[in-house]
Amino acid sequence: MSTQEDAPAERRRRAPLNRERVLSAAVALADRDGVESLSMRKLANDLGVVPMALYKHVANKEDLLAGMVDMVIAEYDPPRTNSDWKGAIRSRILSARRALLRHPWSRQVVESRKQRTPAVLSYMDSLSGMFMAGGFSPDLTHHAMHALGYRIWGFSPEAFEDPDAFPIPDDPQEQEAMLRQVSQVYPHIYAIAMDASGGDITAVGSSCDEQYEFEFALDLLLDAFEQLHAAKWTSSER
Amino acid sequence: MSTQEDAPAERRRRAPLNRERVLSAAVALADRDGVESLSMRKLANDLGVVPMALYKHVANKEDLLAGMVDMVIAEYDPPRTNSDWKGAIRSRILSARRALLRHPWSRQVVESRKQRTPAVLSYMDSLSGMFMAGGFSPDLTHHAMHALGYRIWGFSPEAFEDPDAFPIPDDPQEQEAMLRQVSQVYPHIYAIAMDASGGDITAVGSSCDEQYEFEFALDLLLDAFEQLHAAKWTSSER
DNA sequence: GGCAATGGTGTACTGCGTACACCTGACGGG
DNA sequence: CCCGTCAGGTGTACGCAGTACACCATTGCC
Repeated sequence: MSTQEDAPAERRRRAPLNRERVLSAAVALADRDGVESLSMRKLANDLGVVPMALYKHVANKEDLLAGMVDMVIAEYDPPRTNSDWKGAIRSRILSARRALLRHPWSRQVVESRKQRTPAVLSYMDSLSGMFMAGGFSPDLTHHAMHALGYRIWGFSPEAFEDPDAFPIPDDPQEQEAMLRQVSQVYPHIYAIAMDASGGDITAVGSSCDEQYEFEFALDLLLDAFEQLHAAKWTSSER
Repeated sequence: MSTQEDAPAERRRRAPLNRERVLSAAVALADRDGVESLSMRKLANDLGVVPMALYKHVANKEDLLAGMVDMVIAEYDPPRTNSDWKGAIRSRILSARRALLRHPWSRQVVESRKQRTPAVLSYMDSLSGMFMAGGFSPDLTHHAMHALGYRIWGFSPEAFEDPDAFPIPDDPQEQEAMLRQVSQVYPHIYAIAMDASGGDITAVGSSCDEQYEFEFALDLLLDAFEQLHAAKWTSSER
């Protein structure tokens, strides 16, 4: 967002595109409209350019998406070095989460990516290094990284997040009928929802504090790793 | 795969389609060719029918995919009732994993689904019920379910799974050069890979035992839940 | 001043999901 | 037996994707 304020009038000879400007525009577009409406054509349009021009700077859409993920990774805070492994890893991952929340689309892009870019590998290497700096064996580090999974990218790996899974009708009578039905068909989910919302029916939909859930699971895992490390765990079979 | 062996000759008056046959054909197609090449047109073609005919049986492609997930869920073993909560949950989830491995595409479909179908809710309800039958509070059950995340569907939530992340050249000289480079740029990943493969360079690519990783993380979580339960944990903030 | 490289253009192709109007053949009531 | 209904299959068409390929314009170097 620097040198493109000349937009409508006399925009001949605008600064030439480059990979970075393409990626930034893509990130901006996805931030604004969501990744599902990011197309090469729309992106080109945003840049005042014809679609095929983009292909001089990115190999294809896959490459574009990979580059966008790299831009998000570039926003992560650098690792803290002045603390124990657990605090350092925890705060690095929470920083990844903050970046992810600034770019909500990145979750689904990370999920769909297959190729590891250097930036991705770098981050994974750095995180592994933080475990090892805490005295973890390569073996335990390896399994810890796998166990964290998507969580190293700052999101909880959960399916079916539609907030309208249980649409709450306005009419109180329908509401009650719906609840009675749910309580019969999905009694345990009902119990959880009631418990989580403190019985306030209208709050059921939004009763999950995602940040709390994330930190809960993260800390659970880090604590478990700590115990295994203290117990000098090694993977049994070999 | 029952009543469609009449294919080329005189196929007038084939048995009419129904939702189930459409879904089965879709599952078969995805098993065969992968979900990325599942299109309404190809599916219709497999069924000897024109694309628009499918829309008499599924609302749209989203609905088709949701139905396919339901078919996979239908393959899960029923819950074991004759064991402790941990064993029962463990074996139910491993059964989900077996179904998932039979239908490798379902992983990415589950990841992309937003709407919870009744079958999905049912499974989640049943799993929650197994925790509660083990004496878990709704509160702890809730957080345990979130912490498990995608793992309840039988897969490890990990990004960037491309097996060719580090293509191993055939030429031993290039191989060594590549390894030296990796060891410098990603020293910790290098250490892990070496450790996991026991130093056998050519085995580095395939050195992750996914099933072991899955069970490792699953057991880690279940054990952690058990400890929290024993300690009468409740979510602090409320 | 000519020439190669760099980067933007225009046109076109294939494949997708699906809207909409239409046809067809089976069935049930008069 | 005829006729209306209707479930289910058809045909055509639209808009939107990603991107191959041939082309042109600008620039900087010899």
